[in-house]
Amino acid sequence: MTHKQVRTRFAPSPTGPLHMGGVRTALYNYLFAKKNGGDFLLRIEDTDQTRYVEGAEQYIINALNWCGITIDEGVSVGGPFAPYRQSERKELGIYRDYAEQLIRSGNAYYAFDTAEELESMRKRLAEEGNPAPTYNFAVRHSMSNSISLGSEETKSRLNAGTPYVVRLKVEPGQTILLNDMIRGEVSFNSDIVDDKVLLKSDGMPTYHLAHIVDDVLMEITHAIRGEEWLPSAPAHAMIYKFLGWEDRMPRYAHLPLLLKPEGNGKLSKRDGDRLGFPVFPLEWTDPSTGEVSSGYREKGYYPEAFVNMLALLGWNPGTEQELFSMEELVNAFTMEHVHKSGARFDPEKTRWFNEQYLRKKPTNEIAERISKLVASAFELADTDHRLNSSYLEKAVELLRDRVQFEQDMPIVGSYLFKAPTSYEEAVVAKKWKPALLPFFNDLNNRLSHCSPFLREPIDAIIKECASANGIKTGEIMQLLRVLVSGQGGGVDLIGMLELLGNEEVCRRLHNGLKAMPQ
RNA sequence: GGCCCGUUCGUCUAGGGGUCUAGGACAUCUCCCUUUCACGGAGGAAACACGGGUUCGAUUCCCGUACGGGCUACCA
Repeated sequence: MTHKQVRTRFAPSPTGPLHMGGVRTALYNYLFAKKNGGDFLLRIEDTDQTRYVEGAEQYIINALNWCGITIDEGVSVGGPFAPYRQSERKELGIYRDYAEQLIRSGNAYYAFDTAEELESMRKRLAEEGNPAPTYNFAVRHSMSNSISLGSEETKSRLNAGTPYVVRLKVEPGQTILLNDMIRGEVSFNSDIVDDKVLLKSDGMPTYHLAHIVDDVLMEITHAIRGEEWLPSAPAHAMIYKFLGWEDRMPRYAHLPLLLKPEGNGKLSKRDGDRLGFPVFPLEWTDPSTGEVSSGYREKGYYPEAFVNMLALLGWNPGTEQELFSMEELVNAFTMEHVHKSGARFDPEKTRWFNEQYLRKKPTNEIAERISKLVASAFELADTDHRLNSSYLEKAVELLRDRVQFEQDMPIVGSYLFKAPTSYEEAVVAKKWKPALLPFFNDLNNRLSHCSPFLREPIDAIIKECASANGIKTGEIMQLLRVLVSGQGGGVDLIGMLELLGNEEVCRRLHNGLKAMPQ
């Protein structure tokens, strides 16, 4: 018995930037495919021309790229089943062929109803107390379609060029069973399935027809999508059956949704930055309004951290491991461990993930990346010694456990690159006494002669100087810090002095002492 | 409203008839380390929605209720 090669697809609609829920769907598709030695495809479902957004498709590709989700086949890379863009496939007449096949077999029909007629039908039904006014078996006979009109009238309308749609003909009274990979068996009564539009009046297929045709033609084996599709799944099962494709139907998996951190509802694109965190992987500028939505990348998140966080939102490895590389995710991923219920997104934990990855990053890489940031933030010349890799690397070592993002380093450790211009008042008020001036002058003098200017000798000098002046180190350590850095807290004090070097330390000490109240 | 799906600490989750005195992580609190702030370490508080079954025994299985979510378009 030969197993079919596993093939999954991510099939977004280019109606704007991909939000993190979409990224997670792509990720799970990717992980599942890779775990099973299969392929991951990208198909663009651009069948709604009215919602097409310029740049959205490229954004999707860029986002997947940034996340390290590699596309084996599809838009941007091509493949044997091209084209992978539904608008282009429509030009080939692919969908119309199948819609017509369904009409011939009596499982679909032409409908000529106008938008106004549909609206008044729903209104009428609602007034009659119908809990779910839909176009279905109960109303199709009173609407304008090939069933109510008969073949003659239908033909003449078609010939006259009357706009029409093709609708699925759903027979009532049937039970449709679905075997979902995550939810197990789910059952529906066909009475509640409406006569869905399959082909729109502009000739484009709807999602319902298009995804099925393409999944079969592209030999997709597993359709992993969001839970919002579950209610239309019975209609999809019927289409497979009517097209004679029951044995080619992929297995479906309906993923739980990502919920807002607080309040109600699923996380949506509209949430944007309103909630204080990005919902998009990459920054996005709306082409029509110019409105900018922030992205995880621009906020300084590592893609590994973002992906790791997303993977664990709705899935777990069954072990207590939390940090996963993409490769480890692939190995550990199973659909059995995907949760059924929605997962509330937690921005705080996302930051924690980033922190974990920051800890593991090689120092020289970080130093290289923050170099430009430092240069511009402190207006340093290219030749400035503080931009030397050895200086930057030491700064990174001092700062790395204190920040969650690389770009916070120059902010949190500004005093490593710039002499203070003010001195934390609370500390000065509490600890400074003019009587300490002789001690600090002595210390400054001793430090100026300290060579090599390294941790041990610096430490020794401070202690010697304190005892020579009859002062306890506890009285002066924090003052020393404030005098040199301006702040009452910060990186390891001796490490900071060592990095700054004795010239700089002595200069800062000198200026600091002048600024102290007499 | 109707249909479908779901419900373990505040959050993400482990566990799925007895091993549960319900485990981990984030957040939170306390202490230690650190003459600072973090990091780190130790510890604490914190959950099986409720009601009925089934069973010798239910957090685990079934039913109902409540609550949450999704869908209810010529959008995906």
